[in-house]
This record gives sequence, structure tokens and C-alpha cells, in this order.
Amino acid sequence: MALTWVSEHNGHMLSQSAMSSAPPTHPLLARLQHYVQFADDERASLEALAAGPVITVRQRRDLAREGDKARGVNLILDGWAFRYKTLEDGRRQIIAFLLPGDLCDVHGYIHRELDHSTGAVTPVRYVEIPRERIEALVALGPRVAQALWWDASVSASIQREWTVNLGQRDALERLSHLLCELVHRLRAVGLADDNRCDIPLTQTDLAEATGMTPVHVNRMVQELRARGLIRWKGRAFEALDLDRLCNVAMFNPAYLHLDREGRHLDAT
Amino acid sequence: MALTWVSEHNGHMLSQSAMSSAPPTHPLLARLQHYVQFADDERASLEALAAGPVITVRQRRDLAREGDKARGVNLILDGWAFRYKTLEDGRRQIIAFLLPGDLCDVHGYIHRELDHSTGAVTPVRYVEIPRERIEALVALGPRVAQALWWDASVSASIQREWTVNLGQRDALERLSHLLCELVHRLRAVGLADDNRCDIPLTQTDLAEATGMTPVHVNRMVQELRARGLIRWKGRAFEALDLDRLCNVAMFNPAYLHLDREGRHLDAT
DNA sequence: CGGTCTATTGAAGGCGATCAACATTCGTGG
DNA sequence: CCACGAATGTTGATCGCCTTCAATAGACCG
Repeated sequence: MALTWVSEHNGHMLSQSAMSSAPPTHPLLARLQHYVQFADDERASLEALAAGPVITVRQRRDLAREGDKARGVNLILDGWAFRYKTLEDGRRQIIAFLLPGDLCDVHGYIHRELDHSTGAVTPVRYVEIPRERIEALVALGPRVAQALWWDASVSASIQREWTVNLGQRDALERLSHLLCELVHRLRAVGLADDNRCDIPLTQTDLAEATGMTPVHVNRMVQELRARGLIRWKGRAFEALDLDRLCNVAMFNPAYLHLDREGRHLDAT
Repeated sequence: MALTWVSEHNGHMLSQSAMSSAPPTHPLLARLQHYVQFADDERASLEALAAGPVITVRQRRDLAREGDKARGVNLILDGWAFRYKTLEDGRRQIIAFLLPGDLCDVHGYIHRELDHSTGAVTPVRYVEIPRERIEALVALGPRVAQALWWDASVSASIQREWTVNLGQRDALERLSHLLCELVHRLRAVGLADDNRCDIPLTQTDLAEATGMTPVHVNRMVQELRARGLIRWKGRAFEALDLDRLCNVAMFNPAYLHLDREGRHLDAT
């Protein structure tokens, strides 16, 4: 139990303080700071997003279902979730993984109904951010507004990369690529310690995300183990040789846009 | 030559006026009106977007390459293009098709470099819309602003559906689904007459979009022909039985969000 | 009219699916 | 704390969708 994923009992601030030496922030802010440095008031407003009434969902339950009426934007505080779509005959595809700090899409602003579902992997704590709240943030100035754009834009970029992954890479490459992405994204929110992190996904989850069968996922995991690239027991994942894993996957982290592209907007 | 795709010689207005009885508009406006009804001044401003200096790209040339410095948002006036990404070893995945009326993503606003390329299928005419132009549009009020959000949101939704397509559907379903999507999107901009339209894609293009080999695309096309679902000769495509084609593909048009979701915002 | 691009067809092989056990871990309640 | 059942992970054997390779036909263009 010691190093497992944060549960409902210990909040996200706990897991944060263990990871980073910077002043503890919630994971969205950690991520946005990869784009731009905020002024104090901006940081405070972003910080305050996590203050709203927190909703908790039990593991393996849905946060929202296809066809539901869309409410505001959701901010994941801790836990893992995924977006998925189901075909008429029951086949299911995981479309995206949602990690702490992820804003679930702006969809809710525009569309009346969700065209996909969201399911919790672990227990998930999140807040619903009403639209006025976002508008108030944007009103703080271009720095925050563009940071939110950056966030939405990165999500779109990830979705494009998933398209490439499913269309062009073979099974081993596909799995490796997903793992590389997760490690990089977890690092961005302070949830990966070097090359080690908790990945609470089952092999069935991985199968639904990579478009293969659970059986074949298992074989690919073992292949990666046999090549000395990863160690993975329960939730405890470690990339023993991340460089080689990235090579296998032909992983190019550029699409995650984690290189402070908004530097020119930095607060002094 | 009579019914082939609009070329550089006959502008887009020509092709428009042939399709719809409504007052001729450019294809972006046609599409946005699936979301909301605009007031006259809004319509005029959107109309004026197409007035800027038109850039023409020859067929099978790139509009932009991965790594290029991002400029403004591009609006396709006529012709077909696609976004694609290339792996180190040369494999290529088409990520999205860009049809007349499509705004090429807002990417340019935020990111310094493109993380993907855009290639022209046919000769393409487009305009670069500078950011101030967009800001001026948004300043017209919430109707236009939300329509632009809707547009971006639909693009994201399409990208999610492509993820499902590549991950879960088999070759025949995948191809059918792509064809259904194209027919529906072409209709939305007045470029499909009932179940007939020009599709200027080669089977190699389809292969790169669906993650299969050109050889197998050919076999699937023939399968659809044999089942009496489609007729396709050169660019002239016809869905002989669109309902059955949609069934084969398990195509649900909801993700295209073409049902006037912004109705409540309509100008009187 | 020759050259290139695209479509088409055939044959063989492989990647990943499918089916079927079995092992192991985990959650839960007795 | 143990016992039970369910969920997850693992392994093997077989099958088939799709790839690969190769050759030909047709379409289009300069």
C-alpha cells in the first residue's frame, strides 16, 4: 500500500508534495507552467479552481456517458480516467487517458450532448468548473487565456498522435508509444519519479486503447520485459531504458508541446 | 471534365451556386450555419474572410510541413487537402481530410512549430486569416465566437472518431466509415448532390488514411462494389445504398454535430 | 506515343486474433 | 484472518485477415 496510487483517503496535495521541490500546486498548474510562467494573481486564480466542490467517483464507474447532457468543464484532481466510445456491437475503444491536471474537453460549452463516455480507472476526484469561472480566468489577460488554448491544443495534438499510432505502428511499437506518452505526461504533473511511476491500467485497458486483444498486449508486455526495457509489477512501472523504449516506439515528444512555447509571454 | 472537381480555373462560387438554392455563400459559412443562424452583419463578416489574398497550391504539393513556423489560421476555399504525419522510417499516416470550408487548426495561434504537415490532394485555394481578423470576428459577439468554438470542437470530435475507426473497425468497416464521413461532410458544404460527389482521392490516399495497404483498399473497394453499395469511377463517387453503407460502417453521424446545436443562439 | 501513376489480380506468408486452459492476484464477506 | 469468487495475468495452439511481393492492365500527362 505504501507507494500505490493516491486513493480517496489521501488527497492529491499529499502526492504532490512528495514529488516536487517547488511549492505544492495542483497538477493543472504544474502542467500549464510548462507553457508559460504566471503572475502571482494568475497563479492564485488557477490554484483556486481546485477549491470548488470536489466530486468523487469510485473506480471503474463512469463520470459521464455518451448522450448525457454536457455540463461544465471538468478538472481531474487525482486518479486516472479515460474517454471511450462503444460501437453498436459492443467493441470499445479508449480514445484518451485523463490524468490528474487534465481538463476534460471544452465540449461541454458547445454541445448539448456528449458524443463519448468517460470512465474512471481508479477512484477519481474532480471538480466541475462552470463556464463563468473560465470566462473570469480568461478575463485575467492573454497569458491565462493562451495557456488554456495551449491545453486544448495539446489535447488535440495527442489525439492526432493516437491516430498515427493506431494507423501505422505495429503492436510492440504501439504499446511502447503509449507507455512513453504516459511517462512523459506523468512527469509533467510531477507524478513520475525519474523513470518510475504508477500505472493503474490493466492489460485489458491497454488493449482497448491500442486496438489489440488483451492476450496480445500480454505478449508485448513480456517482450518488453524480455528486452530489458521495462519492469512492471502491479501498478509499479519502471522504464529501465527509456531511450531504447522511445526508439522502439519511434516516440517524438514534440507533440506533447512541453517546451515552454509561451515563454515570450512569461510574467517577469 | 464536365462534373469533375472544381479546378483552379473555375472558382468556388461556381461550384456552390450549382449545389444549393440558398444565396451563394462560401463553404465555411455553409457549414457554420449548421450550428446557428447568423445576423446579417455577422454573415457579412464571415463572408469577407474569403476575400483576403487567395493562395493557390498545386495538387500533390505541401501547404505546410512539420517543423514549419506556424502562421495564421488557414481557410480552405476549394480543393481537397489532408494533414499527415511521417514516422522516421517513412511510414505515413493521413490524420484528417480538409475540405472546402475547413479551418486548419488554431494551432498557429499557440504553437511556434507545426507538429504535422498538410498536403494538397487537388489544386487548393486558401486564405491565411491573421489572428487580428479572428479576434475581430469574436468581438462581434457570442454567436460568432461560439460558432468558431463549435468548428474547432467538431474537428476534435472527428479526430476521436478516427481513433475509434482505426482501433476497432476491420478493413471493410473502416473504409466504409471514411466514405460515409466524407459524403456527410461534403453535403454540409453543398458539395454532394444527394448520394453523389467527387472524391479525388487515390486508393493510396485511402490506404494512408485507414492504415491499410493500397492493395487491400482496392479489394475492399471492390467488395463494396460487388455488394452494390457504391459506384466509383475516377473521381465520380456514388453511394448506391447509403443506408446499408452506414450500417456496414456502424456509422453514427452524431459526431459530426450537424444538427443545429446552437439553435438557441439564432439571430431572429 | 512513351513514361509514370494508378488500379487490379494472384499467390504466399506473417502478425495478431481467437479459443481454451490455467495461474495468480485481489476484493469481499464470513 | 481466512476463504471464496471474480478479475487479471499468462501460456499454448490454431485460424484468418491483411500484408507482402510480383506482375499486368489501364489511365493520364507531357
